[in-house]
Amino acid sequence: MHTDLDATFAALADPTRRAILTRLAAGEATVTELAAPFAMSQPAISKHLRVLERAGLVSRGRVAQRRPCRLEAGPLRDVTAWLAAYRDHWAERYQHLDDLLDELRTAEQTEPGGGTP
Amino acid sequence: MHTDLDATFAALADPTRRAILTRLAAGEATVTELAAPFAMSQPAISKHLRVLERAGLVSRGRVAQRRPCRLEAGPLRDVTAWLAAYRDHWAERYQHLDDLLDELRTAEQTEPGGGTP
DNA sequence: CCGATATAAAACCTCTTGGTTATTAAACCG
DNA sequence: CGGTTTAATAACCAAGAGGTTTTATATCGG
Repeated sequence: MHTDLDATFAALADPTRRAILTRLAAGEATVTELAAPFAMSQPAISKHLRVLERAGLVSRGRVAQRRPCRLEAGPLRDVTAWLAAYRDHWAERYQHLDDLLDELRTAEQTEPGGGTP
Repeated sequence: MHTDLDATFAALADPTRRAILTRLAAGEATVTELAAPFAMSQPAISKHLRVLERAGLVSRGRVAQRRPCRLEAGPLRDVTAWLAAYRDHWAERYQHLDDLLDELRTAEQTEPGGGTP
C-alpha cells in the first residue's frame, strides 16, 4: 500500500508543483486555469501535472476538451506517516500525541464512515 | 525562518538519503558507519551527506579524523507544517484533531515542566 | 617520521529535469 | 463543414543529479 515516497517527495520538491497543489486544494481546475499564474508555457505545466499525476497527487477527469485536475492527497498521508517517526526529534515533549492519535484513529475506525477512494 | 522546502523535499526524494536519516534517528554516526550498509562508494555517501547538510537535515561535528553526523530534524517540522494544510483532504473526518492538537499544545505550554522527558 | 584511517575533492560520465517551440488531437461552436 | 479552444506530444537543449575512480588532506598510532 506504500505510495512511492521517492516520486512523492520528488514531485513536492518543485515550487511550481507545490503551488499547483495549493491551488487545487481550493478546488478542481483545468490545465489553462492552473497555467495562468505562471510565467511558463502550457506544455511546461502539462509536464508538471504529469509528474504530479504519476506521484498520485493529482487525478484528472474529462469534460469536453478540458481535463479538470483534482487534488489526490493520499500520498501526503504517507509522507506524514513517514515524518511521524522523526517527530520526537524536533518536539520531544509531544511524542505522546502519536499514541493519542492512534487511539482516536482506531476508535473512529470502529464506527464506519465515508472514506477516500 | 522558513527552511527551503525545495531543498528539503529534494533531499528526502532519495531513498539512500532517507535511509541515512533513519539511521541517524538512532543516534550519531560517522561517514563510514553510514556508508557501510550501502552498495555504494564512500564519495557517493559523502555527496548524499552534503545534500542533507545543505538542506539543514544533518549537521556534522569533528572528532579526530571522523566527522560524526547528527540528525537535525528542524526542516521536517516545516514540511509537516506545509502538509498540515492538506490534511483535511486525505482525512476529513480527522480534521478536528488539528484543533485538538492545538489545544493540547497550548495547554502544555501554559503549565511548564510537567511534560515528557 | 611513517603508515594507516577517515573523509573530502576533482574529473568524468550518463540519465533525468525543467524548460522551450512547433505540431497534433480532440471536442466544441456557428 | 471549418475554425477555435484545450490540452497533449515531439524534438530539442542546458543544467543538475547520482554515480564512478582517482587523488588529496588531516589526523591518529606507533
